[in-house]
Amino acid sequence: MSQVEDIPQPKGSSRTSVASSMAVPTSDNARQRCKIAELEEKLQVLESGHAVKQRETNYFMSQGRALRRIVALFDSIEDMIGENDRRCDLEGDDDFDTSHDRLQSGYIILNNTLTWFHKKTSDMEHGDYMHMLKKLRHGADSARGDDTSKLKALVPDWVNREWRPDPPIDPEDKHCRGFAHDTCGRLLCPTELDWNDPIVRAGIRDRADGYVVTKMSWPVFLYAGYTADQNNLEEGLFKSKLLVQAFKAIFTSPSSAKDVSGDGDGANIIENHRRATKDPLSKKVKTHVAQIIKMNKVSPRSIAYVSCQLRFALSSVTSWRSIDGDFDYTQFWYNIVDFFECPPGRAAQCNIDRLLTWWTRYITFNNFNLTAVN
DNA sequence: TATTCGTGAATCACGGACTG
DNA sequence: CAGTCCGTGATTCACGAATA
Repeated sequence: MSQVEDIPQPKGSSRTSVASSMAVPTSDNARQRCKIAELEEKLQVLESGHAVKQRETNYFMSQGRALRRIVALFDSIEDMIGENDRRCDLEGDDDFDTSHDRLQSGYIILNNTLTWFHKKTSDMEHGDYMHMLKKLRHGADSARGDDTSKLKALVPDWVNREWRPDPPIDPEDKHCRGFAHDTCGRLLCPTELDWNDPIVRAGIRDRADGYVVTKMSWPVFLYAGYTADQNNLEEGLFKSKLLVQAFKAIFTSPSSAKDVSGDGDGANIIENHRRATKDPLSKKVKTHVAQIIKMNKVSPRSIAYVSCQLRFALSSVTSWRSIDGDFDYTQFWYNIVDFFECPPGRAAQCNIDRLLTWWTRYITFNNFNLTAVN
């Protein structure tokens, strides 16, 4: 079982310390939810029988909903616990590579997200522990499914408004999407290839040598203005309007995604912020996902999650899986997380900070602001 | 060895309950 | 009223066991 007191920090890499994000100011709403959770636990001690089991089941499922979104889209809880246990057992100079660091960072974020996790799991019987993991996983997968189905209908709407493709993308059907559809293909196309070139289009569709689309290249839909500077591939990366719309649709409600009108342009950011904060007619809506899962920071992993969900929505794949043809979503998610968490040097770190600051300014919704964290 | 069958997990779509 | 959560049922898929 994992050790509560000392969560080892990642060693031997430049991965940004996630532990520094542990002390974050909580909203009133978040504090109230914590209090409710505490009271519920006390109730469980006083009561017994099926009702308690039922409530606990719902509690774990509800807690699990945050996991895929902000902890790890593909890594299992068991793997993260295993990595933490491994580090606790090892001493001295041990081998830590990027994938192990990523798992360990995930474990730390897991414990920041589910603050009860350490204590609860160390007291549990094996059967209850397995049951809890199962329910957490169930909650995690159902939230991911909800987000997938949400974007399945929303993304065609955004793309159809922006590009007015002929034929338009069917919000119900995914078979016509992916590289078969000109606009989806253009957005999914790796930046180093020119979708306007018919030879390139044919090559990608036939998966010919030199045109295989893998997780190794950043797709166009991630870039501001949907174009990349081949001499500076980081310019505009993770600043596309579609990405921000998807982020807002998932974390701050589908209606809030309509506010997005810019494309990485500074004036628009300010304009959006001004409108969001000063519009007296803006409706105060129900607590949204970011508040529910106590997410008060835009984190690299949430951006990676949205990037994967967005790519999936643009693709023709109908049910969730980690491989789409030659494209590996798991590695794609890893690449994005590593891009943010393992910047190669100080200059790269500064760029990441700037990028997250940009998200800070962009993701604003009524009286609730998401701030960026590194 | 190939096929069939049963089972459980994963996924999706849908609708009701609930909330602010 | 918009948005989220959650339960339910249908469907698909993978896998192992049984059978021809």
